[in-house]
Amino acid sequence: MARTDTRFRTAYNQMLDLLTPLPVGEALRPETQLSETLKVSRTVVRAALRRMEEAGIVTIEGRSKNLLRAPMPPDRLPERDDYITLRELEGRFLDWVLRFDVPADTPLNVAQLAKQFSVPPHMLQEFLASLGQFGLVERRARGGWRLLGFTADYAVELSEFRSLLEMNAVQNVIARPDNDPIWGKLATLKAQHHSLMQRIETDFHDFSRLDEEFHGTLNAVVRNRFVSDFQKVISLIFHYHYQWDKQLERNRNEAAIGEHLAIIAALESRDARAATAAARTHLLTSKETLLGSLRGNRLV
Amino acid sequence: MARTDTRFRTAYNQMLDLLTPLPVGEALRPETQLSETLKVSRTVVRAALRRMEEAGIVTIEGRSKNLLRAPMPPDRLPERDDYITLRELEGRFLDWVLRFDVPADTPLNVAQLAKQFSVPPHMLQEFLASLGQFGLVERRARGGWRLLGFTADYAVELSEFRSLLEMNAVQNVIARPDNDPIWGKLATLKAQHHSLMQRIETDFHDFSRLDEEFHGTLNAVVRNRFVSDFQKVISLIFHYHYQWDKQLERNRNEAAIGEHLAIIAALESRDARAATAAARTHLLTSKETLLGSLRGNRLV
DNA sequence: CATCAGACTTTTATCATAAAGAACACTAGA
DNA sequence: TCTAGTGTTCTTTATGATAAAAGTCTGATG
Repeated sequence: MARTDTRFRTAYNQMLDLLTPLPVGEALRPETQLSETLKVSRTVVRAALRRMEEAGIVTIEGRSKNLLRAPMPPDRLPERDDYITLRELEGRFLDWVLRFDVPADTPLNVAQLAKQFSVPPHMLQEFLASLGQFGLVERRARGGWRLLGFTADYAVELSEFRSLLEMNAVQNVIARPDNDPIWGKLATLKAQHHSLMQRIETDFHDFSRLDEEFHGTLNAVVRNRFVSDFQKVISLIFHYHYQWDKQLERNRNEAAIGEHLAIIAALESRDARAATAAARTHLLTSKETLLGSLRGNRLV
Repeated sequence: MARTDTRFRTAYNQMLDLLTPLPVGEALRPETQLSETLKVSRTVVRAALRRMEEAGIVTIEGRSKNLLRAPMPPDRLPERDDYITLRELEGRFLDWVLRFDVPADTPLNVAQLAKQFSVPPHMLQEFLASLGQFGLVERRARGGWRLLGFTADYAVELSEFRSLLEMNAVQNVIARPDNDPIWGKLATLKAQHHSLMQRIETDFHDFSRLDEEFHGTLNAVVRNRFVSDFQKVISLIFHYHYQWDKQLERNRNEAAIGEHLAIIAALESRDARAATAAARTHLLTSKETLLGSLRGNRLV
């Protein structure tokens, strides 16, 4: 068949909501305005209006459309469970790959995966194509896809690439003038780290978010779309790993907070050598953590 | 409808070629072996064999297949012009964007572009998805794609990212032991540069390839899939620009050769400071060239 | 004469389906 | 009996047809 009419159904029901507060007999707004508020094309608005006329909810005569009766709950069209978005798919897919430790070189079955993640197959296709650039997945010779897998090699190379980007960011921060907003942000981060350190016994889970913010802030000084694109992937993958390596999480997080504070202190004293050294230490720890969690998971 | 039978037709004709040298009455090789040599599945081989039986070229009885008569030219099935590959599409698309200077924010029409590049629409879709990661293209809110365009900003950020990767590569090379293969490769490159410098008057076009090899060799010492992936994109884009900024090409290439040689010399003397300085100079020149060619093209 | 609806064109997303691939079971011949 | 090859069946992918949605143009109307 063809396109689903999900958009039509959603628009129809939303339009019913728009009509509900109006008194019977009231004139509706023109098609163009309706299409603008509903964020759909006029074609959809027109289709919905005609359907409402059939249902006896509105009268249409030339350019005057009037409410005939108040919309009732049974007038609503059933909306099927909509497909998930690309962002959700991203999360679910990484979750699947990382959590279930899908082995490298697994052939991927587009139709089956599409069902599993409840997306149309072509959407999965598109998603896999976009993953190709991260080297997680590859096109097979005679059609289909192959998962290259999140191997130890991959983790090492990802970590090293991350180091490259982040060492550069640190050097960038050092070179910033004293009135740059970055210094204010770093001060805030420092306070947040100290605060979390105080309540580490209970709130060590909050570190994941703080970690992302810390690295995000550092990398944001490098205004470069390629850097920030990669930063996204990196935080995604590191984030997913943190989720399930729960053992030792408290101690590890406490150590990481210390390392973060060391970097901030070195940056604030404008000591390039100390800052790069501290960053290098922290990134090495991160890499070991990632590798460790990989090995740990493999045993489960 | 469904899949094209291109694969079947190609296999059929290839099989005819295999049969041509055989004497009439000769037994054919088993299906499994044929499918292996033709690089298609057994299903295709079987379909082709049956078609040949219908055409009176072979006899099939159980597991003995024999040549009934020599294949003739009219036996061949017409093969329609096959679609181009993904690599070609990549080239053609970049060519289109860069050469015709398609403005930023242009909505891309998948069906039309697919026709233009003679690929099936879904292949273009997949290609665009893969481009998305490079920030060249973006999905629109209500379906479709938008070209973000190769703007000056983009060029600057790409150049800076390139510098980041390449400065790292240079530092890596310096740290290599004396028996590392990189030194041999650099010596070869040095000789090639000197050789091209001698015949620069006539062969300055050869520089493009040498440039790619030089930067490729440098970056290859960093064994990292993310670095090499990006290297591919970078060289692709720089390469495409070089193609049409023909003015001053000879002089520019001569200067670039000099810069390359300076980098090699500094590397060979293990002088980290000089090497990074030389690399920085060269990358700045490259960036200016890229920006200049952007501006130049915009005026055409 | 600005605004809006009607009609029509273009473009995208989805699906059915033929082609290709893969697996299994069976059979002839060594 | 065992092996290599074939017959058969079931999966899976790539592609064209097509309905839905978006976009565009034109004439009508207050």
